[in-house]
Amino acid sequence: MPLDPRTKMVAGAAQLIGERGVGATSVRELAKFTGAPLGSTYHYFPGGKDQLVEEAMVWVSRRVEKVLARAGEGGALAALDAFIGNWREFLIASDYEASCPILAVATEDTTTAGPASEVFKTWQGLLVPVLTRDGVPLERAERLAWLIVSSLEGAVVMARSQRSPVPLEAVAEEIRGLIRDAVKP
Amino acid sequence: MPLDPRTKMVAGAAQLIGERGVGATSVRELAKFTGAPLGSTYHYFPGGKDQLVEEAMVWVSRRVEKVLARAGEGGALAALDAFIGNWREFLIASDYEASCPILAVATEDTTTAGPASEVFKTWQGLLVPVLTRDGVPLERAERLAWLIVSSLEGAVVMARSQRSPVPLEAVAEEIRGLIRDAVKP
DNA sequence: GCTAGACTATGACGACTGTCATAGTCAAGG
DNA sequence: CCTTGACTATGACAGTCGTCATAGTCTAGC
Repeated sequence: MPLDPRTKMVAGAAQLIGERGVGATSVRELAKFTGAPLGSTYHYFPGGKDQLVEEAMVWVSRRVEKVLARAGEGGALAALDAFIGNWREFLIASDYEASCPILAVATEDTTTAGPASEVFKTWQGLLVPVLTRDGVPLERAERLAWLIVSSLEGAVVMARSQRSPVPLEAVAEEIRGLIRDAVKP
Repeated sequence: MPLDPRTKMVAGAAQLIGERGVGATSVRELAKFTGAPLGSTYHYFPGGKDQLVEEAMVWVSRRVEKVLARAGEGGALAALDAFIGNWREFLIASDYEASCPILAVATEDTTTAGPASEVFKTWQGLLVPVLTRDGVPLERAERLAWLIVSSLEGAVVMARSQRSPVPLEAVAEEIRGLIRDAVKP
């Protein structure tokens, strides 16, 4: 299904931000990239670039939340694998040229850094009940959830930086083992 | 010891890049920030902004490498604690307003992204022998080293983003346990 | 067919960017 | 004293940025 021009711009913003960061993503380039006229930008997004960035983050976050919620029903390991798979596909699809747009926003000090921080907290918060439901004590679940989000966000940067799946797969395997041990006994 | 103006600019660049990213760090601001005249920038750094960014990365990397090399003699857990401590102090010193400058460079798509990737590989490569020396099989050591670098780089972003030590300490504790188990038996 | 509203096209604005040239200051060495 | 070289001060350059105003086009509903 072909996206309407508006969401095409939102998706394009997410992609470009993941590839070059928000500061290096200009609305002119984004317009050209998505085949939309520059003038349309401020028609669709009267809030300007900030609104565009924020919507791009929401767009990415919703995707991940959906993946997490769906796989979470299958238990902690399933949720973890889905989370890992999400980033693996993400990296492959961009040929290791993009990292997480949320992380890009969070790294640069923009007015949209607040929302970025909420996205991370949301992801971590979604993982906690999945872990406790599998028998992990709450306090440990909180920690493990931060570890999962942190290590995978970090691993995506490493993998992109090395232009190789190795760092991501290394992190994936180790985290998988850790969660397995935390869940089983 | 008061730093000479040149290294003051390098250190200042590292700080500003960690706080706002390289794109949002202008040489004018950097000059003002370090009390140096704008004209001096291209006297000290004829390679322009790129050279400045690269030297800032080297400066940060050298520090971490020193910490890692020194603590590495005390074994894997000591090296890990030193690595963690490095980032904890880093966050506290900036009042949770800075994240790793190397990661900032790596996420933006600049001409200096290559060196950034080497820094990460260097850190990972330094951890591997420390782990094997403590009895961890090479293949696993490679993976664990990536996990340590990835998770801590990620945790620094999380902690800064949440403006709280919680994510970093959570990751630190879990990784510590994992390394302990990998080393002992 | 005509009108209202959604969208496009174009071009401008002020502010900022990296970069550099030029002229000035100043301390060390002969 | 006077010259040389390191450093500073100032200001300009071409380009890009986000933003927006204005005018034009197109399409749905009457």
